[in-house]
Amino acid sequence: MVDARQRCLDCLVRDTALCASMADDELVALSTIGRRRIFDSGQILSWSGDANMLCANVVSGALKVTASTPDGREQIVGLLFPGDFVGQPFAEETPLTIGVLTQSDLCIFPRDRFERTLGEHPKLERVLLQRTIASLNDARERMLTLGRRNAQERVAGFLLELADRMGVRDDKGHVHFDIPISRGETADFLGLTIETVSRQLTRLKAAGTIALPKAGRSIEVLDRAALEACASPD
Amino acid sequence: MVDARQRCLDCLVRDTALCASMADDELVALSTIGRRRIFDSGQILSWSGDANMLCANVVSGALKVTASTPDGREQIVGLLFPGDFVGQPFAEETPLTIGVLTQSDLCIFPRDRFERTLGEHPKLERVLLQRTIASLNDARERMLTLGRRNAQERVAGFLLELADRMGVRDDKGHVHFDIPISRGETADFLGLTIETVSRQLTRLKAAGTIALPKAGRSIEVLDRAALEACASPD
DNA sequence: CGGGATGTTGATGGCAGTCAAGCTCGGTGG
DNA sequence: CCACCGAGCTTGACTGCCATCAACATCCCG
Repeated sequence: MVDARQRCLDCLVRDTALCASMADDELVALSTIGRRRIFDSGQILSWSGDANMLCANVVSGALKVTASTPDGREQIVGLLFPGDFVGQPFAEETPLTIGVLTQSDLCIFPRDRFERTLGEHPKLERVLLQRTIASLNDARERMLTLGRRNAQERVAGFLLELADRMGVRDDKGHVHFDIPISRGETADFLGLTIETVSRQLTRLKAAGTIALPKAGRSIEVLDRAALEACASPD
Repeated sequence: MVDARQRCLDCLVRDTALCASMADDELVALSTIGRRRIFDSGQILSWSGDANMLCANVVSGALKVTASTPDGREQIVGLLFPGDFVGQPFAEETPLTIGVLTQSDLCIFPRDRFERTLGEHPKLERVLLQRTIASLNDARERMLTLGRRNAQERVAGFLLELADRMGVRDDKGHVHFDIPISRGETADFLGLTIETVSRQLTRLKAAGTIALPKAGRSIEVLDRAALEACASPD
């Protein structure tokens, strides 16, 4: 038990996951029900419609939450990174499919026990509520993109988000980053096709707005102002 | 004070709004901070970016939550009906615009006092969390529509939702209802244009799937199976 | 090196947006 | 009572964006 608690204190996401809402001595409540487990890229954590058994914190890696039509069209409705919460408390079925994008380390809680812990720790429930509200705002912002923005705006906006979230500045002041998902996944995220995403990227490259150093996923932002103009032409 | 509590007990949405989570004798907490107010069609409750002062329950009427681009394109990201909760606890700014579709009666709480009440009534906070999760699921389902479905599927799916939510069956077994929003609002909801929505409706009418009794907003579903086939062609 | 996965580029077509005209209906006032 | 008006809706003609289909390039691992 002491070991479990210590493992939590040393956890990579101790201060960014839901656990951040709990004092060191409260952590026992979560640490005793949490189990760490590694999932490989490509695995499906749970299918839409499955019995809903698990909740979890992402410790490392990346996951996607997808909705899809019966005939196989797919829309990525959320991406999950370290510190994010996975799962649906209070639902008997998982409404969405959760897939693993890159090998991920999850801290898993059985749903029923997680719900009980939620009831016993108001601060935990409060933080979950705030995160859920944030996810809702995020989803609604993306509804605007999916319903009303054209391909250029979608791709440019996507690059700006990534630049802000995970970009690093080089010695010339240019921001560099890697797109963390494949072209196909990017297309599913933006509601476009692979080809359209690709064309928009080469278009931005041709305009001198970005560079694609290693071809593929790495991006260098050469002219942020131009990129912003593409993302929301006033 | 007693009057306020009695007013709550008599409230139209006593059993459907957040208040349903509270016992009669707890209601005082909300009834003392709630103020009823009527808003007229077309009014804007709060603009995106405004200081976020209010939370409320919808007692009657209908509201829309919209996101929009700087150049004026608009996407309706949520519709609110009696019993629904309006507003964003814990945010200093309202991220979205809330507009009044038809004259509405709201039970308004100052945000700070509502948040305090939330902390003092775990059951209330629990229900708000569950509703927020439901809204998130709803938003994600609509992201699939906006990103991946064509005009026919969007319109047919929209009609099916309305039929289930507010349709009444006539003596011939056909479901009737009125579309509660204008063509323009329907278009903003579905991520289409007015013309496209109109064309899809006449198309469904020509196919004998629906009838448009009074021209305009009233709908009669003649062939539900056909409508379902349009909504998700397998 | 070879082969499969991933990404790019090109040619073409269709769906939905745009622009414009006409229709319907309720309301208003002469 | 009817003519008029305007908002909301429909219909038509046309355009353009993005999806589709197909070929090719590139990367990555054995």
